[in-house]
Amino acid sequence: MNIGDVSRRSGLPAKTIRYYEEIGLIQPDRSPNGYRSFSESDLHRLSFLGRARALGFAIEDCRSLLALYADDSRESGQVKQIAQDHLRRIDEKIAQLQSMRATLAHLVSCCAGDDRPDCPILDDLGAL
Amino acid sequence: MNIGDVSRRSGLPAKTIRYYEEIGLIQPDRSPNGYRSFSESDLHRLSFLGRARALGFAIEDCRSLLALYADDSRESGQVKQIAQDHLRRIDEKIAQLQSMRATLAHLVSCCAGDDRPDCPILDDLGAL
DNA sequence: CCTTGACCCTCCAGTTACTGGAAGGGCTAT
DNA sequence: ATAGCCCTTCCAGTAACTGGAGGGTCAAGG
Repeated sequence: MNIGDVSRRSGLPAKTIRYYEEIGLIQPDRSPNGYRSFSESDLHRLSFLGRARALGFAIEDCRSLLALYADDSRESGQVKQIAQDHLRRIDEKIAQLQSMRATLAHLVSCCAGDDRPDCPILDDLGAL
Repeated sequence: MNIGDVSRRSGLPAKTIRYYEEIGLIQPDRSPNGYRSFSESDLHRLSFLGRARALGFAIEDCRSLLALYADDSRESGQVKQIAQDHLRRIDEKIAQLQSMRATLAHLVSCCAGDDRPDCPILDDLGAL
């Protein structure tokens, strides 16, 4: 398979696939003409990466997860640990965004949003 | 005031303040010795920036907001527009994170997390 | 007068995970 | 042979800082 094929089948942009090779997440063969030649197993890794990234795992987490995936003697505890850490980071981020959202929504609701200059939003940001 | 003073009073790291100067968000004077010399008004702008950034506004939004803040003939509608756009982006991000969180939490709850290799998390990521 | 320590300066590189684009070669069909 | 798509590498840019090297400044103490 050429890169266009795995791109279509994995849903990942070709650019991203080249990038994943560059950082060592995949090692596709090369055809005599220099084109990357992907196996089904490469495609499988790419799909794995696509799913892990969609769940928000960082690239380095993905690297660890792929290694565990390939390791028959892994302990599921290690996988769960990575996932739980990630879950906690997601929860922190959600909490932070919700706090911003609350403040911002309040300010927006206080602002007339017309052609006059008075603006509680700016008043708040500029408060001493 | 030197940069250390405004850093303490604004809560922003000195590095960040230098960066804000570099991208034109502030223009502090210089003392004869080359040190940045900040006025109360510079400090005020920095506090404004700190608050806007804490609400998640992008730097370019902050630039627009500062300009509107300084403009006596602004229309509050412009400010509200920026804030509402930002609010929408926050909501999108929260929704995305919550969706990730739901999937991830489910997978985590299914994983024994012990010393055996069986792992529903990896099974899901590697599903064909 | 000298030193010490806390400041300050600039410049360069690194972070995250790609993305866009230039310049050029390969393949397939007409 | 030419058109049109595919592939290659390499370089630069994104957002918003952050860390560190290498070096000047200033006030206090000995």
